[in-house]
Amino acid sequence: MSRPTMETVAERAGVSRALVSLVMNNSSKVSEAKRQAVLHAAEQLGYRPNLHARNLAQARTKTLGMIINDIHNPFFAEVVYGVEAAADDYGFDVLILNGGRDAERERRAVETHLQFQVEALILVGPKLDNDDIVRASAVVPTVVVASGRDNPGADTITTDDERGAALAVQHLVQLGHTDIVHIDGAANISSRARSHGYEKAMRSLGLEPRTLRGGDDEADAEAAIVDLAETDSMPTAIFAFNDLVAAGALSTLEAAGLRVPDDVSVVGYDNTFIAELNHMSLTTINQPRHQMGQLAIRTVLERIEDDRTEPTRIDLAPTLSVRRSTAPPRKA
Amino acid sequence: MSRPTMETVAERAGVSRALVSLVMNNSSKVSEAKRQAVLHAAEQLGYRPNLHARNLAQARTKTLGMIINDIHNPFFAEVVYGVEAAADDYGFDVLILNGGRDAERERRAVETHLQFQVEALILVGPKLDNDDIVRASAVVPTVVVASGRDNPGADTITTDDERGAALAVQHLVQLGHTDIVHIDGAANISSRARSHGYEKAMRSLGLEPRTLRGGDDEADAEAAIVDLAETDSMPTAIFAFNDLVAAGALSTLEAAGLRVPDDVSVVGYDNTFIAELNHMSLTTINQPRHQMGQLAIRTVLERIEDDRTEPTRIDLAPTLSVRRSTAPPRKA
DNA sequence: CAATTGCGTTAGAGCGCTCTAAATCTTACG
DNA sequence: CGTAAGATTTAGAGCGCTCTAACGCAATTG
Repeated sequence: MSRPTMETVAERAGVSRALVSLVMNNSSKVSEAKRQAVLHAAEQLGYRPNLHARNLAQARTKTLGMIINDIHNPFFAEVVYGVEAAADDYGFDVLILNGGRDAERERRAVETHLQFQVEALILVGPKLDNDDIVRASAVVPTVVVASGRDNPGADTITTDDERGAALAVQHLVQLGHTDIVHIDGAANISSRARSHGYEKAMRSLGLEPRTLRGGDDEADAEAAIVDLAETDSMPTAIFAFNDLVAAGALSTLEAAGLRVPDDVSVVGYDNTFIAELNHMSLTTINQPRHQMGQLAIRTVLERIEDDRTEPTRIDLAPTLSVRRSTAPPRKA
Repeated sequence: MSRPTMETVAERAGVSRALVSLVMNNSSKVSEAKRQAVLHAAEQLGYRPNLHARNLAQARTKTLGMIINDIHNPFFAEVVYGVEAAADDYGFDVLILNGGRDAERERRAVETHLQFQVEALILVGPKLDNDDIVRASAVVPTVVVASGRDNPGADTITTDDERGAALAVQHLVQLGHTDIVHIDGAANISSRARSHGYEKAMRSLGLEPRTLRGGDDEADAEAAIVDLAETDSMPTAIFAFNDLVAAGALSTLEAAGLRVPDDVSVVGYDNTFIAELNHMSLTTINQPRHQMGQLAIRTVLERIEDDRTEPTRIDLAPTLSVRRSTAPPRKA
């Protein structure tokens, strides 16, 4: 009752095991007659090549290992699609392991991938610290996508957060806003670059930046907004660390009796699913996620197939997606 | 420059290959001295067992293959977490492949998993038709999760959609509503059961059901709502096929100058992330996704380890999550 | 017609690991 | 001190596949 092997197929087709192997790898030097015979026998037996045996024999797997920070997060899903599309093109399988927002789990996932002899590692938004990443990339080509942080020792595909923040500020200023508050991402990895970009952009336009502590969560926006309301220092526009914080801002503002965008404009970051919802309709900063995924594959394949050795560092430009949460300020 | 093998470690530690194998599988019959020697040698060499070789030799992989309908959809993510938690408990690795909402891709994913000799297949919301599923389950134990459809030939873990719809109706009726419209899921798999549950519940409470054609998308709600507004037959409550349709209803209602829940109450389905957003705060029907994932693993392990052969069919009870999109109807 | 060429096919070793059976080493006991 | 019983360790076959080198045979050539 165990599965048929090449041997079984060979017997059935009346040929040697080697010939079956050739057919399975559709080699050109097999007579049409035998090819058909083999194919037919395989079909009948429900034969399926054993990848483990093949990988062992070939000493390569044509498989890439991807670890995603968190399957929950739709931001990463888009990257996955980019990775898969590109990997398909090059005939690689992509095995996905879920990091679960936990460095320890990610570490085990790396280990699992390595034991599976993946030819490269694609880390999407890893929680891993740099040492772990360096260690992994010593074993197998590794690329870090969307980490928002510099990862010396591995190739990286990032997006320019500073520039993204500047886009948000410019958009608001063009609409006529001058009083723009930023709710930051607290300890979040990308927070620093975004805050910095915001502050730089404000100053370069002659405006005074005001940054409040936020987080990465709806609730984190609330405290900040309540504070603004109570101190009677509500700005005409708010630039949030990400879409979720922006969503939190939206509901807290409304609860405080303020209308968006009539009283206050709100800009998010990441262009997630949330921003797209009609009811939210958030103006936000978009990262080219699909492209990031594709570039990750290219980067890693350059190492595998073309033996590139110098590190790659790709930093893409974000773009602005204007929706209904921003408008000119009310004439005072 | 190729990776160290057991042979290498054995030499370094001055023992036989077999002994290294024993240590790697932490067998109890190895002297402490040798164990340390081997571990030390392995550490120094950066040895990592080759899973392919092991799987080949053992003729088993301790690996499960999971295929997710669509990584984008957060509904499935929760199932994944359930699956992973349970698989961890039993010492199985779970390999994830993305179906990408495409039956053909899913078919290839099944093939890949089978070639990897996974010991079971977990299909989460598969697009595959029943024939394909039967074919797969002839090769390896297969469980279908959240398909919303009967899958003879494979084990299934589902949620009782009819009951879920009834919960929604009962909730609205308890609030005092009598004019409740359902926007259905059109060709969607679970649509029939939900509509049916809605209609049955309405009738059993002496109310007249009114079902409009919807879909699975924000935009799909719009036409239905616009129609209600134009024919001046706006109900006091709407039960939508899923949260996304409910979200569409929310924005279209507001655009029409109606307030939720003051003028119209709205109930969604699935308790996705969307429903939780403060700004949405959708009353919705919850499916025990995490539990579904766990049960999937149990089900499949019963086949692997306990040689169960009779099909399992688990149908779980959904629950109601009340939020701010529902309230008593305005007194007319 | 013998020798050469080349295509199609095959034998057999080897990939890194596990596992069974057997070898070796200790320890205990009479 | 000899030997049986345990405790450790090891040799070697085998998992299913690929790959190199070699083989058989028909077609080609001088």
